Amino acid sequence: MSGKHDLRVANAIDAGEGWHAIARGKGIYEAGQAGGAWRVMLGVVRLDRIGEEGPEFGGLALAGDVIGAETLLLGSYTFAARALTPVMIEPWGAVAERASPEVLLQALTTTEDRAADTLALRNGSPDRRINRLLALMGRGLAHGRKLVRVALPQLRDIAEMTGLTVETVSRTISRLKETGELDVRGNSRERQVWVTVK
Amino acid sequence: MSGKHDLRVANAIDAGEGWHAIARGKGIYEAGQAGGAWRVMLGVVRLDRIGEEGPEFGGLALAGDVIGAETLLLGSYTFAARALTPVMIEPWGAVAERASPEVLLQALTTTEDRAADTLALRNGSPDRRINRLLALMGRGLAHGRKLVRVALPQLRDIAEMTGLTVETVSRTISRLKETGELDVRGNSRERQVWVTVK
DNA sequence: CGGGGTCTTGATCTCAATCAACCAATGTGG
DNA sequence: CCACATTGGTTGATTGAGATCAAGACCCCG
Repeated sequence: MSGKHDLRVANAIDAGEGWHAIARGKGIYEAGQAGGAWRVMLGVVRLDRIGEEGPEFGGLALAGDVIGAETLLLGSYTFAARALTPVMIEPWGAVAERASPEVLLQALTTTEDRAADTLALRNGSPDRRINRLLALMGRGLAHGRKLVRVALPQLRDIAEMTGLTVETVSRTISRLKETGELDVRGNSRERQVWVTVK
Repeated sequence: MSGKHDLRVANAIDAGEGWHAIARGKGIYEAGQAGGAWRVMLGVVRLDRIGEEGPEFGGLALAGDVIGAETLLLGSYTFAARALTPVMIEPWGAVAERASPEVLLQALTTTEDRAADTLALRNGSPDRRINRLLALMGRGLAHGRKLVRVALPQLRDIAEMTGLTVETVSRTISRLKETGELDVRGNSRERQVWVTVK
């Protein structure tokens, strides 16, 4: 089934039915590349735009969000996409009915909302920023309301999203871990955090 | 003509043909309010979302951008909108043809792009942030490429958008003015800056 | 007039950036 | 399989840029 799609997606592992799994830290597509739109089914995707001095953080996409919609208009991506956690995506927008006004309006609305969420990650103390990021990532996973295990992104990514340095992020997480505010598990390569979602 | 529209817009001055002029600093609509979508024809609009502790900055809209599109789906606004500079808006999306997939995709694409622009306002030194903000505001006005006169928002607004304090913004602008990097004109109530757009 | 809002400027302080090591885990090549 | 480089994370010491606190100027409006 998946063979029907033009798979320009790097690092993707075909999981049948057109789904693709991308490992934490791997790129999904690059800016300027030709390709189509995707819906994020699981995990968190980081979007980067080419700024004056190299790529700069330009947005986040959570489970349920659509990425690469600009290709339906332009044919190629304006952002680069990377998986911050293990990610699953499926093609989107290929089917004509999906490009209905209602669906597009829905995508537009969640995009605006997500943009505000992302902006809020750069407000307040390091504690607040990191807690908000984790809460946000948790929302993308929680189907019911409860306790969710969130894969911790690389410190470098957390730093760039929150507008802090890696050192500050490291120190903050260490402190939150000590005070019991955060329950971090796993070895340094693959860490997870328990987050309460409301 | 404009009487046909349901005018829930506060502080709006009917300018004929459904256009509305809003003065610098005035609110356009509030979150939760019923209403429709608008296209910004002139000026810069600040969008705010209700956060955990009061309203927080959630995005920017420049000339050409669509605001309040969520109402086409939800019926009411999720953001509040305020004019940072003198603004003109016209109703959008009421006409069925305007909700075509192409137009919605266009709106979606520019929204994502604008979100990245807004995010970038919180990167780098105060100088860089303020210069980027002014450049961004200039882009919304420049039809050809040239020198553009931009109305300076209130310091409080600049501060909240860039993630700085009013004092830092005041000092930074004063310094840029001294070094000749910025040409600020007008009295304190209504100041303008000359910005080069590329 | 008085009062509230915006802007400006000064003095001080604090917290995150910076600079610098170091460690652990992983990967690489002979 | 071992030496070595690389990458990601941690921790410490120091510093400085921007936050904070405070006061005054200015303007507009009632």
